[in-house]
Amino acid sequence: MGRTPCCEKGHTNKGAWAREEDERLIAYIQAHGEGCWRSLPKAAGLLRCGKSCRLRWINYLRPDVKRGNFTDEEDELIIKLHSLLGNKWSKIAARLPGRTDNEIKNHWNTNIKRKLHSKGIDPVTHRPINEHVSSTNTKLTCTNQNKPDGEEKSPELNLELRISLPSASP
DNA sequence: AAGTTTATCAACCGCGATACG
DNA sequence: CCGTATCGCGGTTGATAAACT
Repeated sequence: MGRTPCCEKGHTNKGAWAREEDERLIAYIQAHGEGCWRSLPKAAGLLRCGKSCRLRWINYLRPDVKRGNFTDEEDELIIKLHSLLGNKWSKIAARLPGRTDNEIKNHWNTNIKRKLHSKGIDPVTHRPINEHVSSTNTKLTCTNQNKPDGEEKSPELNLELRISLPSASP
């Protein structure tokens, strides 16, 4: 028997957060800091499971979360990083200050995917949808997508990865 | 003006990795 | 060392707003 259960079944709210719940969560974290999501809801007087509190805080309530439209630069960076990392949203989010993985994921699925499609690019492989289009292009992107750890990319992308992934061996 | 479709955002669910007893 | 709780992530769904017919 390791630990106590994550959330008491039957006592938790679900669905959209009420303003009062938000305020309680913010107040609690401001007073005690993040961490120990399991015990947080009880301590903060919330009828939510810790998982839900964590998500709400990270995606919405955190003071440094930037809301609003993505800039073209951000779009491009997301596309680049996605071509290197795949659906590693948390890694991508780490390179975009103020953006959350959930937000980026949503943005990708709603906007960027379509944008790439309209350019004739497969958003999964980052290769032209029409396979006969250009064999030279496919060569490059092809190597990229098979090696998510960032070897043999264009120098520009390599640079970005080096900067972004210093924690590879802590 | 009403009904229908599409787009967007917030939240949940399940799983794998990790930490703890 | 093993079993289980917890955390964090990624995929998916649901609710609502906006656009269209």
